[in-house]
Amino acid sequence: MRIKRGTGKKGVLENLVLNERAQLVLQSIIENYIQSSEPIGSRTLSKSIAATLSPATIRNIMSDLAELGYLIQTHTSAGRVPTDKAYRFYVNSLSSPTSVPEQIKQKISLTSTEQGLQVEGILAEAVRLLADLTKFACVVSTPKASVSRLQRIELIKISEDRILVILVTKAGVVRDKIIFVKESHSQEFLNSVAAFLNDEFEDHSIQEIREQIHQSLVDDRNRYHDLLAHAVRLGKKAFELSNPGEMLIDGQMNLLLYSHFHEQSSVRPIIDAFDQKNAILKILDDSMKHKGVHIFIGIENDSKQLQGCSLITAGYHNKQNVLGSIGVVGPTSMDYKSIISMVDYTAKILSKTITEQSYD
Amino acid sequence: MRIKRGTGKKGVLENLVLNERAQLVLQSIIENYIQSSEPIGSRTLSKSIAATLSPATIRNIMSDLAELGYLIQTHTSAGRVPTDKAYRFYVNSLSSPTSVPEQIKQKISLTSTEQGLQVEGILAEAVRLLADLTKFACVVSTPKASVSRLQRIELIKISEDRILVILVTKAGVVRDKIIFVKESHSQEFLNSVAAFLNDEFEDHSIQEIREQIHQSLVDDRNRYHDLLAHAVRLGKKAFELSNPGEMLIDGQMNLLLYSHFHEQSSVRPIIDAFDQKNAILKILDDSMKHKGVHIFIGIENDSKQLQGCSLITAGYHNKQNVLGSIGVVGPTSMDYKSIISMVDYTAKILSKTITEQSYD
DNA sequence: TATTAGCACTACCCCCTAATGAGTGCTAAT
DNA sequence: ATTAGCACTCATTAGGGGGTAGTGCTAATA
Repeated sequence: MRIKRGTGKKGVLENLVLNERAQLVLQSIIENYIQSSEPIGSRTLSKSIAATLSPATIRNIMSDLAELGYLIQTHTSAGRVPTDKAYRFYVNSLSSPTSVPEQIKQKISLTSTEQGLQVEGILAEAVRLLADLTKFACVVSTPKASVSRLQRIELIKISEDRILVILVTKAGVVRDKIIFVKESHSQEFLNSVAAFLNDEFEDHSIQEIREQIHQSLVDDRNRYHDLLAHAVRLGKKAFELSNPGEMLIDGQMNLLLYSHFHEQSSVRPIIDAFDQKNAILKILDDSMKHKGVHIFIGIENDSKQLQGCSLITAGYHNKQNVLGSIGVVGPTSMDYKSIISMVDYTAKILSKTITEQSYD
Repeated sequence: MRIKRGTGKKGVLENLVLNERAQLVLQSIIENYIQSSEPIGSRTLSKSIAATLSPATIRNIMSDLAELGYLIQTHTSAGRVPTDKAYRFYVNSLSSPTSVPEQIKQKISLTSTEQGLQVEGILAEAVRLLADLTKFACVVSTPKASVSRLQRIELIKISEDRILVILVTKAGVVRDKIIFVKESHSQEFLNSVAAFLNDEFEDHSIQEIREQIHQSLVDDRNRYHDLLAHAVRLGKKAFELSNPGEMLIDGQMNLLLYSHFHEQSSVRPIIDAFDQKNAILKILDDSMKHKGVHIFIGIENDSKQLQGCSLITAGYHNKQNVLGSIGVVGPTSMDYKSIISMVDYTAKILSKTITEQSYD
């Protein structure tokens, strides 16, 4: 036990403060491992980085770090591999300027605005960009309808019992779905209903609208006003939760290429992760709640399937609201330093682009 | 040269008709190879299938088939592997009932209709279904706007210089895009323009509309009618080619799993294929032009990148038009018999679902 | 004449072994 | 407190032999 000088042999494990040298060694191991994906031995480390220390000393330090749970050995006479705990330490210790190299910054740009693309198009471009940059699989959650404010609603009759509802939000999202009705309405009537709903609810958040319509249903004053009653009834259906939240994925192909370089085992967890789209979506959702970049390393994930990989996410927003988040799903041994800065920067550019694109 | 009896030694290679026995052997080799992905030798073949023939005889036949370009050897003392030409022969010789097993038929069903999903949702479900069935990567092209007929157009003002155009086609596709205008229009004015366009063009194909608008622009009678002139000018922008044709992809993850079983080399061509989305899209596009299942085997593909894999595609349609096609991208050694039938059947179900969903 | 048996030959694959090398822990010397 | 040295472990690699599945050719056979 060499971690804390002047400490008795007992109770050291509880003291999680690493001395400076131990931190340096741990950091070196992690960075080496991230690059090589191979267990790091004391000899290599002594040569490559901390040349001031002899292999034996490093061995001692490594032994301590292993005992503290920062390192493990795949087998007796192999080098050490960082644990999730080590990555967490590493990430936390990163001084957070996380600047993106200028040459990469220039690659990060979204051209969609010029083409009059909708939000989904911008998101698709952003997630593709991030995938190209990071060479991992990337995800982005589409804006939640409920927080976004109504720009316009259209009702289009497509058959006697079906109406196409088109919802446009201020965030620039166009959603459409079909609702089924028992009685047939003329297109003119639907136009009036839509006009009424637009007058009444423009600029309200979808969530608000739902609540107000719910109240109106309880309130029986409307019962005698035909248009109003229908508007409320159709509106209820129209504003009902349409999609349970979706996400776009890109760069899965990167995993294939990645698996050619590294042994397949390290890709497997990521494949499994994508079988659990809901779990990923949940993480994206949760990470919207707080600002900045969020990092979920292996074991830290609630979902069992995600415990073999790490996620780096960051929210994107328009002028008013956080709309969703964009992120990377990769192996726990990813290059956190650069990936974090890329996710951060991409999210910022995405926010900027979407803000410009927003309808207000 | 034992292919054609009674033929002189010269000129046999030009005679591409295989005798019955050679056909049988070739077929057996192909089917074996599709299953095992390993070179097939005369001995194995003699045991497994054509038990009436001795290995030596089979060797002679194989030698002929190799000379005719149906088989190749990876190295001197290895078994034979079918060439693309062999697969083409095999596919052509398949008697075409291609019935899908009843138990698989039951899996092939699309539930989207009940949920009031739009066409894109149905397509997404179909391509996912096909990917699950075939265990390969699958693609589907979205309906081309131009062939489809207009159900309704909406113009929504979102800022002084931007208008959101929403196009609904009879096929059930909702497309939206933003157009930029120099002069500001009020929403009321846009409504009138939209109403005019709807009156004028409902039920016309987008292509037709484009042409008529183009004529109107040349025709100068409109010049003095303000609404008309604006309608034509806005309409021109609104109906302009919006998206260059898109496609949905699913099942890329299957390739990862696939690469765990087979050696990686056979997956590589498929990865490369997906770098060439345009080439795939072109094939999907071309294959819309004729009915039925289309098969593109390796070398037959124009695009170099696609020459390492095979595509099986089939068009889907609504009551009036072929809208797009759905297909599988896989290794040239795929199980054509079952994949073809699955693609065929899925396309039919997809057509049925979309027809029911169409707005007329 | 077509088919088959037999034979010599080839090349991959699998298994075993030995050597190598990178790693460890421990102990004693600095 | 650090380091040099040593014995030990274990994965990886290279080499060699035997087995196997394949080929082509030729001669015998039906």
